[in-house]
Amino acid sequence: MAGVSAGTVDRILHNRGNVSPASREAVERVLAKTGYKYNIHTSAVSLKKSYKVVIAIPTAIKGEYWGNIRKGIEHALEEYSDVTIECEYAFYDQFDIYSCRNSFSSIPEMQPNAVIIGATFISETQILCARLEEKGIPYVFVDASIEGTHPAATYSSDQHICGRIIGRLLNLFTPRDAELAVFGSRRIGNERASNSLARMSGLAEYFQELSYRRVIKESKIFEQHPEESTRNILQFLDENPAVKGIAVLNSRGYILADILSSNNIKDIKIICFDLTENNMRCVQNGTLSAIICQRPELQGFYAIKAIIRTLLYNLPEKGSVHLMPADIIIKENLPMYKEIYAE
Amino acid sequence: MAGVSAGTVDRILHNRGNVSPASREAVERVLAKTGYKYNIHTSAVSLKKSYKVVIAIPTAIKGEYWGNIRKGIEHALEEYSDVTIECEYAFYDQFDIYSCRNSFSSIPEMQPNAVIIGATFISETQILCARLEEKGIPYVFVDASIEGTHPAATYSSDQHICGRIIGRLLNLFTPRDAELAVFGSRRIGNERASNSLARMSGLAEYFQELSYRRVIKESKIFEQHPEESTRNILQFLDENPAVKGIAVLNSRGYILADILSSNNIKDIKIICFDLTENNMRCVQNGTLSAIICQRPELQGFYAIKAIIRTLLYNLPEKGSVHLMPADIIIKENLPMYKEIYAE
DNA sequence: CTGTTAGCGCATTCAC
DNA sequence: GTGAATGCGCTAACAG
Repeated sequence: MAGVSAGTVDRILHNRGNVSPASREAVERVLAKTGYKYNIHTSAVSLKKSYKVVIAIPTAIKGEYWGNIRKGIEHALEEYSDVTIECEYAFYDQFDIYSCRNSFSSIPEMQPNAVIIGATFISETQILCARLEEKGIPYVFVDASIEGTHPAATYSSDQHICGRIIGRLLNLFTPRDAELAVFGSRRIGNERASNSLARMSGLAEYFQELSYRRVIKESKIFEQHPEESTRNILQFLDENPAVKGIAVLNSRGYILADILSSNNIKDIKIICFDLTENNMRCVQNGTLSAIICQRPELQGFYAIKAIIRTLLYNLPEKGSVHLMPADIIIKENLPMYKEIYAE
Repeated sequence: MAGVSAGTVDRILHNRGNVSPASREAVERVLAKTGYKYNIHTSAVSLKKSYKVVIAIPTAIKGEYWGNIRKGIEHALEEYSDVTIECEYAFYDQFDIYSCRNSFSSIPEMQPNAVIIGATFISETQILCARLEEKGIPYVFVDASIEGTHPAATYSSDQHICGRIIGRLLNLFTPRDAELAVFGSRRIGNERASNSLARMSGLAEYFQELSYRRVIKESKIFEQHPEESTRNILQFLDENPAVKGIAVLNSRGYILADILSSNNIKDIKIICFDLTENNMRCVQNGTLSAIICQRPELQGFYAIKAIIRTLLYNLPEKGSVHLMPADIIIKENLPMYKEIYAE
């Protein structure tokens, strides 16, 4: 130690004032020279403070997208178990804006030290964020970011590029003269599915840049009415026999895959999103050609890590957006990802 | 605390005897009931012992496969910097068994607390492992495991399955009637390239299982003599104009890609291994269709983690083999992986 | 503004 | 066989 004593150094590290410029400079010089590295764990031990983190995300169903985000969160809590974090989940129905409004409105009253937000509805999220900022509560986004907010960090994927990926794969997987189709999900009410939109724009962009034309049809899956939906889909395929590749812009590829296989329709390549249990089954049995996965576990894991950093270091994160890689999963590498994600 | 005192508990946790069965049982009961969780970091702080780890791998060139393993190792050392680990690299030329023998022979004398081994030559590795076991020095494999050894853990990829992946992609990327080619590397001397062999067998297996036949030609890249090699390759392509897809079973796909693009040959899809800088460049400019990547960084990272576990917990790892996922990288998702791996 | 003190979970040493 | 004492890096609270 060159100059002053422990307490002072601590004050400087956490810049909580009451330090003379002289000592500050002296200490900072030594810090830089010795390459001082802060130790989160012993710090946590000493603090022995417990933090409350509210996780505001769509209902986390095991084996589905948000369930995997949750898995990552839980994994991180275990890895950093010296930091005492008490998690409280505030789930909402991602298809119901009222459920979201309801859930979000109660969050500031829960007195959290930090919040993880899985945003679906823009304005609801903006309102929540404004309230959190008022109270000085830091928050982190997973899955998507929302404009007009100031998160400590964001962990998401570039949906536009994911759309391009699906475009390229579909193009590679099918002969040039085959037609293609894009399926979204029909939803109740004036739902905006921003992820699907971004994916669609990426896909469209990819095909526009090709030197040749591809015929691309559009249709929808209507989950709420399976029988009707199945009839529509079969009719669609009947009317478009040249369609040999289908992009499903959400995690519902397995629905299409199951319909095709139970109607003995082969030779149509289907690609969709998210490593859910149903999709894994279909990749395994060959009815789904590929899945694009955006590492939900890693997003959850990193979100907790970022929160620990903001809560322990006083310095706030720079609010940067961290993009997850989009993994391409086919039958052969599926078991490897399964294992990793199960860990 | 139910019954005894701190010192005794410690003796039990690290089972170093001098404990009465009575106290042992009492403590163990409490441990189980309270779900006691050992804290590596505070333990490390208290120990304040420094460990020496020797890393015995092929020369780690920045931006290439072993360079990325090294990056993962360094990343882990930073993440776990409360454990004082002093690393010493013992590089060898993976194409030269004498260099390996030479390097390996000096390792036991370096008095390491643990060793990370990137194995290429079977018998040399077996000899080294036997010596380490004699001295009770734990070791961890990255990239590949070697039979007849007893590593604390192994982090590698399933090369056979990687071969199948390349098979499927090539099959998907090219029309059925197109011919395919497989390229290995010609090497000096009686080199065995076990990775290439396993990949080849996986690829062959994949095509055998298809319901239709694919014509698959074989050839080699001869790195040591680029001009001759280029001539051979061009001649090969000239003689086999129906070849529309090429699998390169190692990281040298860029060599082929560069030859093709500088000779204005298009419409041939090339797939190879490893996210090296040259390969990334070719994927970016479209001359390489896909890369299979086996997360060398993660292997290095996990290897250090495993070593920390073995050195701090007294209980040895179970020697299990941890398989890395095989990432499929194309132009669109390349930047995402680049960023992740740069971190 | 600054130094001192006590204590977090853990491990070793040394009496008893 | 066991407990008490000491110290690791860190922080908060308090005394000056």
